[in-house]
Amino acid sequence: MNPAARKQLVADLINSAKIASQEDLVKALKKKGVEVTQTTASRDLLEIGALRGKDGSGRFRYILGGTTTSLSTNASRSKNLLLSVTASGNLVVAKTPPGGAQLLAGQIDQAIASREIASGIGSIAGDDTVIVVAKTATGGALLAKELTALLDGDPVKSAEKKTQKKRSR
Amino acid sequence: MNPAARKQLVADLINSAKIASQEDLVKALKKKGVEVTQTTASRDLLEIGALRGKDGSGRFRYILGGTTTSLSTNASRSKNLLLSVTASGNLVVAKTPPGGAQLLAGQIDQAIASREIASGIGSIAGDDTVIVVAKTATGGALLAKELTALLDGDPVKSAEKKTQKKRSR
DNA sequence: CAGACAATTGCATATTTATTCAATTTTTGA
DNA sequence: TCAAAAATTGAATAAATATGCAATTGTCTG
Repeated sequence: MNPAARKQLVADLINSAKIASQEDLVKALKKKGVEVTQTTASRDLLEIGALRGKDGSGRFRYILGGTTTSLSTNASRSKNLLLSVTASGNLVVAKTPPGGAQLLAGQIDQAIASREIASGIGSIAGDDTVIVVAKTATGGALLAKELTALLDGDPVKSAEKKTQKKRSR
Repeated sequence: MNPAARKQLVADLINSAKIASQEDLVKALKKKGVEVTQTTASRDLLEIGALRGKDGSGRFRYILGGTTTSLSTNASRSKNLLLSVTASGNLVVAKTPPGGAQLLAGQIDQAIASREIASGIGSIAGDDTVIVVAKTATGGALLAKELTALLDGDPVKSAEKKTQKKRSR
């Protein structure tokens, strides 16, 4: 059985059966004819976004969050603070390594204040994502160019045709 | 500090700060002047119904399945990590239970990176609100559909209407 | 007040989960 | 097709979390 199908099965098992531990999951999978170790069970659970906690009866349960995504793992990551820049309409989405967004947003805001970046009006940061707002309704693309030119030599990625890097932890 | 107040503080810390482990929590509590061991941290987390999993950035996070008052079935609540999806222009606003936005945003970012969601370019999270940016200036509605398609049959209201207010904490 | 009982907590440790490493298989690109 | 790169996996182990137990403190009752 291939990994994607197995993960789907893991998701189904979590939703239907009472899976309290990874050993439970290994056994449940075995009943379905799928033999893996706890190692793989752990990875599958993390990769489908499973959560663990106690239910109302005080027993441990795995549950699924809102989405079930298949994902790939590790890839080399830029050491740069600015991983990618993508424009859409009046917005630019800039990605950073985890935890880098606040720092990047500060730099962007400073550049806006000093008019080094002329087509932006402000930014807001999450954890690894910064959204920058352009002056005009269609100013995202220009703003993306300004940002890229200022912050690094990395190529701007257009929203229509981007090559996004996978993230690792 | 009495146990009930401490648990409330734990819940607040989980929602506001980045608590990846119980040791993190112990340190965060210490900064607030509350000294406990990992043992108590573990018990507090279980008793307020906290869930642990990886967010899209691959980092561990504790989140609350719902309000912190009692121990009910966390499972049913966490299925509803994505409460609603609404589009406007090139944006989608997704709502989650309090404290769930970071986790959902991570999962959305994973789905974008893996091309499972094709029309989005990034997301940013507050506490119970995620804003997702679409590729095109009018792509919000399509993106909303893609996002809801990832839900397992949950009823979702996607109303592209006139004005909407944005809010995050 | 004394004693019984419940609640709370930490230590030590059991249990469970995640990660490192190496081996192997699969995929990719020339 | 072949070599190189990436993905997948398990064994061993590290890391993190949960729990049994005893100590302590607080509460109640007579």
